[in-house]
Amino acid sequence: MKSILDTMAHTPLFDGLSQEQLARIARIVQQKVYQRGEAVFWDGDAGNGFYVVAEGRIKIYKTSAEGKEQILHIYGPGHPFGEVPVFSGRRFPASAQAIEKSRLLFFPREDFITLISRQPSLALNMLAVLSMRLRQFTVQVENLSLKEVPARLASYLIYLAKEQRTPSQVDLPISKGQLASLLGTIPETLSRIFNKMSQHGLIVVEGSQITLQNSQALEDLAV
Amino acid sequence: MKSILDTMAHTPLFDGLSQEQLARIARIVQQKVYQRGEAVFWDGDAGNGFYVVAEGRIKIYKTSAEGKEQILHIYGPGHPFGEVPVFSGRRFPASAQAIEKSRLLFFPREDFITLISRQPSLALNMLAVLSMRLRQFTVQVENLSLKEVPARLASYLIYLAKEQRTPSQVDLPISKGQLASLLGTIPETLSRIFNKMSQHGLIVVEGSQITLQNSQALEDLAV
DNA sequence: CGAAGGCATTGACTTAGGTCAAGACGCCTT
DNA sequence: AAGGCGTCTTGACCTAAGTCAATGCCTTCG
Repeated sequence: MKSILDTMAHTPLFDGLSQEQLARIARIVQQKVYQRGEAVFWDGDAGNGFYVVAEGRIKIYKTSAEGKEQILHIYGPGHPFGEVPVFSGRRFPASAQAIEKSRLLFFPREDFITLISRQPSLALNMLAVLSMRLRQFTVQVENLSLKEVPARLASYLIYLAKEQRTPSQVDLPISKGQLASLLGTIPETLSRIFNKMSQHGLIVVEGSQITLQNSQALEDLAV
Repeated sequence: MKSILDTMAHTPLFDGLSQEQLARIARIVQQKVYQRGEAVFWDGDAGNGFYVVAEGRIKIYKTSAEGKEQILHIYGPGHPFGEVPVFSGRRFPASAQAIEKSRLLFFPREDFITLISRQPSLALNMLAVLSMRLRQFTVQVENLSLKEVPARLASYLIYLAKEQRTPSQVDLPISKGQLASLLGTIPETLSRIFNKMSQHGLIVVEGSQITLQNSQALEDLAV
C-alpha cells in the first residue's frame, strides 16, 4: 500500500511542490477506507473538506426523484473530488459512492485554505483542476444534448482506447449498467446499441472486453 | 458608462480587494465593445485571457455538427467568463457571442496569473467562481438527463422569479428561440409547452412577460 | 405605406429511446 | 452440483419530443 506522500506525489494537484511542501500538506491529511457500495457523501451534505482517491474508484452522481441516476464522473487514483463546497461555501452538488473498495485521502477545508493562501502554485494547480473539470462538463452537456446515444457510446469507446493506450481493444472499467448511467441512458438501450454495433462489424463484445474492429467508422459515428 | 474600476467593484471576483489592489488590476485590463451577434471567441480558439461583462449580455454555447446549438450560460454585468484556458492551458471549450451590444473587460492571461500569485484572496475568489460554475453544470446535466422539458421550463421560470425578485411575474431575458436552446430543446416544443401550461392555468404568457398563476404547481412540475 | 425578414405558433407525422415483462447467463455460496 | 442472486439481453409496446411545412405576426426599413 502506497504512503500518503507517495499518493500525493502522483497527483497532478500537487505537481511542482517541493518534498518539504508536500510533507507539510501531508500533515493535515486524514485517510479513510470505503467498502464497495459505501457512500462517501450525499448530494446536499455540508462539506468540510475534499478528497483525493489513493486506491479504488469513486463515482460522482445525481439522482432524480424517481430514482434514476446520472453519473457525472468516475475517478480513480490521483483524482481529487468534492472540492466545490471548499471554495463555494455551498453544499455538495452531487453524491459520491465507492464503486469498489477504496482508500481516500481527506483534506480538511480550513487547513487547506490556509495552505493555498501561502502557496500560490497550489492555488494555480487547484484552478487548473477545476478548469479541466469545467471543460469536461461542457463535453458532457454537449453529449447529452446534441448527440444521440450511439454517438455517445462511440465517443466513450474511443476515449477509453486512448486512455488505455490500446487502439483496438478496450476493457470497460465499469459494469454495463453503470455505463448506461454515465452515458445518460438505460441498460436496455445500451445493450441494443452494443448489439447493433456488433452486427455492423464496428466492434466485438465479449463481456467487458470490447474489440474495436473499425475505428474509423466509430470516429464517424461519434462526430 | 461605468468606469473600469466601478465595474470591477461590482464583480464578486474582486470582492474583498482594496482600492489600491483594484487599481493595480485595472491597469492590466483592456476594454472592448461587441455588437449584437458578434462573436467573442469560438470553441477551439486559443485563449490568452478571460473576460468580465461590463454591459450587455453574452451567451456561451456549443454547436453540433448539424448546426444545433446548446446554450451553456448567459452572462450579464459582473460575470467573468472564458477563464478555463487561462488555468488549464487548453483551448476554449465552447463559443461566446454577444446577444446584445456589450462592453467587456479583458484580462490578459500572463498578467492575471502574476497578480493571482501575489494575491491569495484573488486566487480564492477565482476558485469560488469556478466552483459555483461547476455547481451550475451539475444542475444542467441533471436537468438534461433526468428531467423532461416541462420540468426544465418550470425550474427556469422559478429561477427567474427568484432572481428578478418578482414572485409571480417574470420577464424572459432572452428570445424564446434562445430559451429553447438553453433548455436543450427546440422552439416548436417550447411553444407547445408554454401553450399547455397556459391551458392548465399555471402561467399567462404575453410576449416575454410571463405571469406565474400557480407557483406551487410549477414547483411540483419542476420536481 | 407596403414589402421583407425574423420570430413564434400550429398541425401532421416520425422516431429515438424509454417502460414493462420475461428470460438467459454467469458466478458465488453452501 | 444445486440453488439463487445480480447483471445482461430480448421482445413488444408506448410516448416525449424532434422534423417538416405552412402560416401568422411584428418590427424595421426603404
